[in-house]
Amino acid sequence: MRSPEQLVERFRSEGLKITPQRQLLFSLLHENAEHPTAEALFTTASSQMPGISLRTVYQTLTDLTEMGELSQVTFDGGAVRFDPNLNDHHHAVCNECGAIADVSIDHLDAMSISEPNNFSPSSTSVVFHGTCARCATPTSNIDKSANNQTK
Amino acid sequence: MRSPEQLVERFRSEGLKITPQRQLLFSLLHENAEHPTAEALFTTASSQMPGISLRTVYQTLTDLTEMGELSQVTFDGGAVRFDPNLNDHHHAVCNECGAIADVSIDHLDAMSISEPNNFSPSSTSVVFHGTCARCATPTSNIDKSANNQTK
DNA sequence: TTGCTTATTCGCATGATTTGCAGATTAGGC
DNA sequence: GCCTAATCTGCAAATCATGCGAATAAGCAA
Repeated sequence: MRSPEQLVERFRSEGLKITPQRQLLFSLLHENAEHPTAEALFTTASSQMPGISLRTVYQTLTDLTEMGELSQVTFDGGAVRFDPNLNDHHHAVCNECGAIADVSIDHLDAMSISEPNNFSPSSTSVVFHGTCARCATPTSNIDKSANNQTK
Repeated sequence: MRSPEQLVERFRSEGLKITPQRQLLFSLLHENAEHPTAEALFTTASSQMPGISLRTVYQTLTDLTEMGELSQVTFDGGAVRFDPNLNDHHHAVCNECGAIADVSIDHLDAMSISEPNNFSPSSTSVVFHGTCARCATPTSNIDKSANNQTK
C-alpha cells in the first residue's frame, strides 16, 4: 500500500473525498505487518476516533482492495485479513500464537505441478504453518497468546 | 478418507453407532474429489434421504475431521470445503469455473523461506490459481459455471 | 463565509455460514 | 422386545460481511 500522503493524492485525483475516517485508516494500515481483520482495525480506530462505524471500516477496506492498494487473505477459514504489503510474498502462520508473518521464498520457481499436467497457474500462494521465533524461544513465551486468532 | 466399510469398522470399534445418515455421508464422501461444502453435501444427501438435517451433515463432517479422516480447506474466504484425500497434496483453483483440483508438486522441497530465517515450518500448503483444462479448451466451454463457487 | 451537490458515513436490517442446545428418535446390546 | 446412551433434528444464536436509506460532511463555487 502507498503512503497515506500518496493515497490522499490518489483519492483526490479520482474525485474521492478525504475524510478523517479514511485518513485514520490510511495511517493505521500503512506499513502494518499484522494482517489485521476488519474488527481489529475497527477496535484500534475506535480508540482514536470514538464513533467511527464498523461499516465505514469495511467500506474503506473494500475500496482500497478494489484499488489494488490492499490484498485480502484468509487462513483456516477465519475472518478476512488485510495485507498492505504489495510485494511478491507469502505467509507463515504460527500455530502457537497465531501471528502471521510475511515471508520471501527461495526457489519458488523450481516447484511445479506434476499432476495433473493440464492446469495453467497464473498465481501461486504458499502458506507455512509452524512455530515463529518468539514462540520457539522459551524465555519469551510470556505473551504467546497476544496475537492469537480466534478461529 | 477410508472406505465406507472401513469407516463402519472404525466407528463400531470406537463404540459409535452406524446410522443411515452416517453411511450415506460416508458413501458421498468416499473418493469425492469435488471438495464439497457442507451445504453441497447436504443438497446431495437430501435428494437420497429427504429429511436429513443440515445439522447432522455438519456434525458428521466435524466428527470425521476430528478423527483425521477428512481435512478442511478454505479458499478466498468462502465456506469450508471438505477433502477426503489424505495423501500429501495441494490445490489448484480455476478462476473461470471455480473447480478445485488436487495437485501433486514436484520439487516442493527445493523451495524454502529466505526471509525471515527464524520461522520453523511444520507444514506447507500451496494453492495455485489459474485456468483448468476444461476452461482452457474452447470447445468445451459450455458448462463453465457448473462448479462455480459463490464466494 | 455561505450554500450547493454529491460522496461518505452511519446504523440497522439482512444474508451466509456455522455452532449450541434440548427434546425426540433410534442403534445396538441384553 | 426393552433399555439406555448415542444420535438426529429443528431452532436459536454467534460470527462475519454486505445492502440500503437517511443523515452528514467534503469540496467547490460564488
